[in-house]
Amino acid sequence: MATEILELPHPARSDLRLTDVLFALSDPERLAIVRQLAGGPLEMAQCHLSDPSIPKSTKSHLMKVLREAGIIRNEPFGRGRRLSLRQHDLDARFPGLIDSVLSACDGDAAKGASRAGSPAGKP
Amino acid sequence: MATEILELPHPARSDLRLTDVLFALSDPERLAIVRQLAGGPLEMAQCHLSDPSIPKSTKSHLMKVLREAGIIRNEPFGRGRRLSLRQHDLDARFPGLIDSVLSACDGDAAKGASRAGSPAGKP
DNA sequence: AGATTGGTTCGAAATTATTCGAACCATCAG
DNA sequence: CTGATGGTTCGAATAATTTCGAACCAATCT
Repeated sequence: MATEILELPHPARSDLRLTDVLFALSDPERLAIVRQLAGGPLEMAQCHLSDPSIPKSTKSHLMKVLREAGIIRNEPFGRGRRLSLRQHDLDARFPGLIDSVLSACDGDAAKGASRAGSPAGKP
Repeated sequence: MATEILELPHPARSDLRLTDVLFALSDPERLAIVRQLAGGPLEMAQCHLSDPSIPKSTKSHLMKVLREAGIIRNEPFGRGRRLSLRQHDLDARFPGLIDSVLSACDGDAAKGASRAGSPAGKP
């Protein structure tokens, strides 16, 4: 048994590329994932997409792009996987970038502002 | 005569979308343009691409993507055009974002820090 | 006017990204 | 072991971007 190859490849901090990071963040769905992860690690199953009917292969691909850009970490966790933001690596490599992205209000302000969870932002 | 419509459309500050901005910045060539413009407005002819043999239609298209994302302004100037970074608009809409992108050192940082040490990956 | 310089726009071709089903693998519950 | 749950990977279809030449336009010479 010992088929322990379940760890997927993650770029080293020094290999992170600004353009790849920006590209990965430039998709609304991926950005939404990153926002969820900003609150702390999450099991993949608890990380929801905007449209719940999106197939898991697509979800997996979104995570792959984020992982390969070095934005998130994806590690085995029990029966599933745990996702986490690579905040520390990103901050070290691109200071202030993630913070500014996370604190930026998104484009479509056309929805009800029923959001209350502002993390350490400004009042 | 009187065809003075040479002004191209620019999105209003309030229409800027984070994902579009990130996308526009996610291309190395476009990012290099933005870096040049960070030093102040430039005439298009003085704004050089990494490869000087790139045709002008391509250059124009790169500028279009940046302009439509709201990152640069492109206005008639004498016989040519003047490009400028929309710093103020970007700062107002996405505080800190442009600064962090501009101050981030770019891609292949694989040099310099000679310590071939362990990648930031997880043990 | 005509020629020159500087730039946009329009297609079309090539490249790259996204989407999704099917097949596959690992872990946990019975 | 069997089945169920959770996720990755592969391949093919689709969609979006990029690239470039050609046509076109505006302003500046001579």
